Amino acid sequence: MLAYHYSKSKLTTIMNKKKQSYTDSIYYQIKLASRYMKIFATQLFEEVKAEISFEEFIALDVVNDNKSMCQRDLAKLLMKDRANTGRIADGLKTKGYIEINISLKGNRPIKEIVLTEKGKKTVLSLKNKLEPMVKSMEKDLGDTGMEELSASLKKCINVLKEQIKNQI
Amino acid sequence: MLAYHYSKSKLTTIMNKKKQSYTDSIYYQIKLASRYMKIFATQLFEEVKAEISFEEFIALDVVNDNKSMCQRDLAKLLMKDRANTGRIADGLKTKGYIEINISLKGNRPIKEIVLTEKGKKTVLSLKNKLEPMVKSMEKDLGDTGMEELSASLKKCINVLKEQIKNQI
DNA sequence: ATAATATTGTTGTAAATGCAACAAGTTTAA
DNA sequence: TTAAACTTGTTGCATTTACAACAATATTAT
Repeated sequence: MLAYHYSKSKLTTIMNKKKQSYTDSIYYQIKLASRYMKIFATQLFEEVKAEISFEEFIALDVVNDNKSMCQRDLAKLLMKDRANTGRIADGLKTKGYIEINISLKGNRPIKEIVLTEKGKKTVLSLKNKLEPMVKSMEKDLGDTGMEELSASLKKCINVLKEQIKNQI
Repeated sequence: MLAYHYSKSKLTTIMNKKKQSYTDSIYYQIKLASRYMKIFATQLFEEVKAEISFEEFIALDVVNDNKSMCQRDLAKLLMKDRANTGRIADGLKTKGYIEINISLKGNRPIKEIVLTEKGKKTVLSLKNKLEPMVKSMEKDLGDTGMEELSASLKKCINVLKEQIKNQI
């Protein structure tokens, strides 16, 4: 009888005395999803005998999609530090997927990264290999499901972004 | 006029000739959220001068929540390999947060991990420090939002799990 | 003007991580 | 019973990653 004074969600809160454990948390699920996606892509790249790693592919794709990228901008998008981004760029240059041109951003000299023809071809071809997985996930979640997931993740990201210092 | 023969989603597909780039993808958002959570927790642990790292805390929390864990079981939940899980366990034992008891699982001898009092106290205290972030995320997403996010992530995870080989 | 700060990239180093090989035992299948 | 396969944990090594320090230049503030 007394229960009627409480909303359903408040009741659940009261009853949930046991604190939620890590493996039940959203963080765990996000990390698991992230990990599985990486494992999936890595294994797919092995199967199709891709000449570059998944991480290298991501770098190429980001460069392909953004005009006039310097290493620091790339680092931000790749979520890596400048040191390792530079190393990835060196590797891709050596293998002929990108060119590095000394250019200007404002007045500052930067190393502008540009895809070669080989780089463009490779990124397109590998993107097609990943397509079935993207499609099957879209199919499972539906259009609205994808948008809701994206919106929820954005909220998580924003809550966190405000509270961390993350300079690259 | 011809357009009426197509459903809305089919039309969008036809019109979206430009392939979605990595930084717009769900994978990117998941990875970003995962990264920010880790950075947040790591920085929080530094601020409160926690004696253990975030990864060590997770290990303690998982052990605390599961009865009779061997290293391999722990590895599966931590998403690490056995080698590194063993190393983490060694560190936690040396620092007095866990005890390692030789025990049996079926007939097999295992190293059962058990929290010490110090371990229990530490995990509880750090959990309380993380609580405000959990609450603020729950507040931002709402009860239903949290459940929807969880459900969506589960779908992603299941789609991927079927397609990867991931033995630990 | 000049000092402090910021941007851009590099190098070195330590830590984290994954992988493969190994050892010792158990289970399963032929 | 015996061989093959699996479980559990360890060791060693290569790769990835983060972080700090540095150099060179540009911007900002005093």
